[in-house]
Amino acid sequence: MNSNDPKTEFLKGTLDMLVLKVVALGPIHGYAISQRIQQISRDLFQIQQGSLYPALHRLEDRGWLQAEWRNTETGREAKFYTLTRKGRKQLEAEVRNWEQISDAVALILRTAE
Amino acid sequence: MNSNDPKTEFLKGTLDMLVLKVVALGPIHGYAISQRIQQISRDLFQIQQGSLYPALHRLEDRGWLQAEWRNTETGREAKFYTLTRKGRKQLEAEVRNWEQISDAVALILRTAE
DNA sequence: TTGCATATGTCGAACTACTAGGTGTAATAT
DNA sequence: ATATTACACCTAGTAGTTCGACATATGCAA
Repeated sequence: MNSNDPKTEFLKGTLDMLVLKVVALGPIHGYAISQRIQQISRDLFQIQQGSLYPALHRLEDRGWLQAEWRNTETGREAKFYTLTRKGRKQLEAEVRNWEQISDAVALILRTAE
Repeated sequence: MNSNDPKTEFLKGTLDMLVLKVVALGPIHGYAISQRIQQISRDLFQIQQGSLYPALHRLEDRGWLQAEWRNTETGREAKFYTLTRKGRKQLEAEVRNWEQISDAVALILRTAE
């Protein structure tokens, strides 16, 4: 997320959910996570490395992700992340939350008077 | 927004937009803004005073809100805020942003594989 | 051999929201 | 009469997140 880009001002707090969601699609390494998020979001979200890696360590510390060094298809070493059971529950909770929140925001934005 | 409440984890960055939106409905003082947000959001958002007043000063410093001391209906002194022209533009920009962001988040959350 | 894409990481700065405290007035309950 | 609650404003310090900038190292293509 590029701070020069006003489009990312709202992302605070959603990064963890997005990362958990992408990891939930299957084991994946950090660098690929940011590419995947960028791709799916049609270039709207560009996760900076200074945000990504701290986030991954945070999620691992909380027991939501599990890391393992493996080789990529191109023969490089990379840290592959998988979702733990706790991580899956956390993701579900965050998604429910997001939906409530975005509904409530929509309510306020639609208020006319 | 109560930090103990996981429901508010996503709110970072949206407070300013919500405040601008509520002020856009008509001149209103700070205390009433938080009540209004709580009411419209059906108690989901509860803005703490330690978040509200710094936010109002921030928005005023940026020229998006204008403050004026007036009396409330009950005869008390209160600081009424109105949206400036800059503030209206800012609100429009933030709403467009929010919509893009929430669409992109929805895209990612709906990704199955 | 120079540079780019891949891949991981840290550090310090900036910003935001919260808790916890504070002031003072008016209305209501005891 | 007095205590408490609701109204209405405010700040200081703290914790957490994200960012830009930087650092490292490998593989591949021009």
